[in-house]
Amino acid sequence: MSPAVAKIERQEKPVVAESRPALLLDWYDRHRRRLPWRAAAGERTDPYRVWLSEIMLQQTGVKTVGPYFEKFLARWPDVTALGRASLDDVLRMWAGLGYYSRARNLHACAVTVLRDHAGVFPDTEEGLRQLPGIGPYTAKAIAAIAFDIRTMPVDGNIERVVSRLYAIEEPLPQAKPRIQELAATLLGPSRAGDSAQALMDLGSSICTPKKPACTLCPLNDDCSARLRGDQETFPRKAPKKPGMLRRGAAFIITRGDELLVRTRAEKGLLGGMTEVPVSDWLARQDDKVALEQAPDLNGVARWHRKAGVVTHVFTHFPLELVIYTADVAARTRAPEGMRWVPIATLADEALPNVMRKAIAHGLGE
DNA sequence: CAGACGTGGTT
DNA sequence: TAACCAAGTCT
Repeated sequence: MSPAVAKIERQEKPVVAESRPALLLDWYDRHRRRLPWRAAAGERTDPYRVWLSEIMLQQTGVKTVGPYFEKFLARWPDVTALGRASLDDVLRMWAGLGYYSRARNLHACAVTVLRDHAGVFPDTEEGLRQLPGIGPYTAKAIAAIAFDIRTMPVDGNIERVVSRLYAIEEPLPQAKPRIQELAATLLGPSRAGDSAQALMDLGSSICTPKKPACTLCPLNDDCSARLRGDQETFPRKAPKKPGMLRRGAAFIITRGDELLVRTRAEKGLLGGMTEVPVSDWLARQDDKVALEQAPDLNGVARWHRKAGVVTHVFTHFPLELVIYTADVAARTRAPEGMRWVPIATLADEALPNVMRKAIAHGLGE
């Protein structure tokens, strides 16, 4: 054994810790996932694609995002095209993906980049952070991935990897600043974007929430939680309390082959999206009270209550919807603020999934 | 800061 | 199967 090797072996701990960035990049070069928004090795990254994918991936799985990303890119190949689109078109394309404020902010961001930045994304973290829908994580992610700026975005995956690597006992979200600092130590002198994506890939495929595959991990020699054997217990975080069940009614009103719909308020739950008329959604809602909130069709409507209920789970509360149906005469006027749409074209409407469920139940046998 | 904000995949 | 979780942001 050469003296140099012997020296390295005596200093194993510090040498390993310092070589983490290189170990990570080596692993990434061998195991990186091929994703629609990810440039092939050596290929130039497109800030528009990076931005679009990062917005879609906020709290949303890679598998779910894939088809939406492809649809958006085919219809709006660059930020100029998207900035010239109508908000309604964007919402219709986004329908089903959830967290609809992202779609409104996506459109607002494209308009801003077009109008205030000549159609070119800012190439600094600070500049990106000013744009709608871009928070601290996304600003760092775009800066690192699209512009190779030496910064480390910290998402849920990286929080998990780092909290295990250092066995961080402090619970989230208090531990965020410390995790951010420690995550930044995993950056090498170059390839910031690859370092970030390497950690995310590692978190999603190896350092998983349950039963992490530690034997395959390039950082396993040096992981505090693994040495203790309680990897799965990190990151520490308080369990969140479930929301209270709310009940309401949805009104499926047909006029021949058309359906009565309206647009929800711009802000708040399902903001700006299309819906069928609904009652308030309240805890301890009474069916009869809900029926009193049916739209006024000049008393011509005979209501039929469908058997069963439609259930849906939002992030912060579960919902039970009773479905009332009615079929009204041809030429019946839509009440103020509502409109008739052909049932055949419902697929193209900006209908959130809860509304699609309600409609399917109401129109079904 | 903690709660609002969708939906589907996974264990 | 009932949680838990996902490349978070906004207020």
